[in-house]
Amino acid sequence: MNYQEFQKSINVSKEQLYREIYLANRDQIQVKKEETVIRNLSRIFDAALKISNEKGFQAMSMRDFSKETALSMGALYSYFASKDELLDMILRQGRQLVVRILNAHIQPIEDPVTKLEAAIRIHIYLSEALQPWFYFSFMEVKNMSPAEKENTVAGELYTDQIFADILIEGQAAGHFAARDPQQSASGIKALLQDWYVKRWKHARRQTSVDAYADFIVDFVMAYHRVSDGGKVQRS
Amino acid sequence: MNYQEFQKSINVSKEQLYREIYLANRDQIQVKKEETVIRNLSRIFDAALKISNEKGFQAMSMRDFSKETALSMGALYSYFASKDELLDMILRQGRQLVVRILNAHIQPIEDPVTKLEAAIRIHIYLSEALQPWFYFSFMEVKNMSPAEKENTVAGELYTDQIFADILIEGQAAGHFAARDPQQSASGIKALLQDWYVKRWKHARRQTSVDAYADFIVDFVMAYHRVSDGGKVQRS
DNA sequence: GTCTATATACGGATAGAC
DNA sequence: GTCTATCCGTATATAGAC
Repeated sequence: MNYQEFQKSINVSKEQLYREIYLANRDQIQVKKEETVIRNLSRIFDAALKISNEKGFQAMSMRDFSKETALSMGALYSYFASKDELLDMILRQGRQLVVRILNAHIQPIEDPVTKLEAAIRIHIYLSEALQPWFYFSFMEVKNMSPAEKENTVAGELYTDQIFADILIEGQAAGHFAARDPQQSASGIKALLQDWYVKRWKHARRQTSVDAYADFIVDFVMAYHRVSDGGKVQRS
Repeated sequence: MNYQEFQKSINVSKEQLYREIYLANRDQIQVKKEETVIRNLSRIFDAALKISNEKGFQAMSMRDFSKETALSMGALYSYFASKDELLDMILRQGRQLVVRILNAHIQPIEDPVTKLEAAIRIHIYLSEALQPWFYFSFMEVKNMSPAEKENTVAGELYTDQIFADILIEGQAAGHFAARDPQQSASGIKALLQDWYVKRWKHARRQTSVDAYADFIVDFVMAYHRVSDGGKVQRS
């Protein structure tokens, strides 16, 4: 799979996504006309991610936010009870979407080697498609409520475990060399996160998302190859 | 080298470090008694890093800060002109120290393979010794003045280049396999950064700094081994 | 549903006493 | 050198008109 194919496969219409958010937060949202809610939620989420990724969620004032969404401060507060509630909403919805897409693509695969490569690619492609959200959820940990902080940590450990489980299975079947699976998984995650955290660096080098995925797959596979014919040699 | 040895080798006394900071910022600092300056600068830097790493520099109020340093707000402002100046001071001093130690340890080494391993270890050990500063400089990019942001980016590219140069030299001498050196360097950096960015995860798994360094060295070396006898096998 | 106007609190920074 | 008291801008959030 490459990025273009991945994009097609997750082609959930934006409208569909925001309808789900509306239904999930029906109690918080005072506005009742569904069409209006969907249009405005879309503006609200996009604006919040845009401004936060430029200057941080905490540094985003409601006045900035009001300007970017083209909604008055009064109107905004009929979609969420407080700025902190908005933060929670963004995190919750993103996490849900990420888990759903990850599982849909990875779980069906049987062969551990194919599965490891797929998991790496899907994670990179997903973080490309939802880059603003991934970056946001990485950088805003400090501003989260204790409950949301826990959820974010749990999410991180959950995806670590996806990789660890694939490695364990592959080692048992003799396809991967014996390595500490948790440690490997954590290293893989570090490499994946670099794609959306250090975006400016990859853009500067004009690395495409597919080229980056190829690189990480090679890098990771080299460490898990079963036998080891070569060695680095000291002079 | 292990972490304990490294610690001894950089045993610059704290007092010596703060004396340098005082001399470098003599114009900004209104207080003239050197002993007082050193004592208070030490409090100021420690407190700023501590609070910022908990809740972010921008969320740290001068009142919080005053309490943590046990200095009044009035007193604080005789050590820096504004909160933003304080940010700049912290970044400048840390960068200077980091570059000095990195070069001192890495430049003398000749053999590329030994040098690559040393560069990895030194970087990890250094980020362990100065963990609060590394984390700060990573997370506070958004709050930096344009000039400091540029310096931070330059610092990142500078250390990338250290690794790239080692790889280029090693490839030319036939000790490393042919890989894109810039790409490799960037991947190595991602793995190194994980040590101080995801500290909670490594602490939870009780990974020691030496164990982490061993792991990264193995991981990176596997990718740069000259010949490749083994393969992962798909079932 | 959305707006404008405003209540209220808290931010950084400084003046002047000691 | 350090402190307390205070200035003044800006923050979030809401009330009430339309």
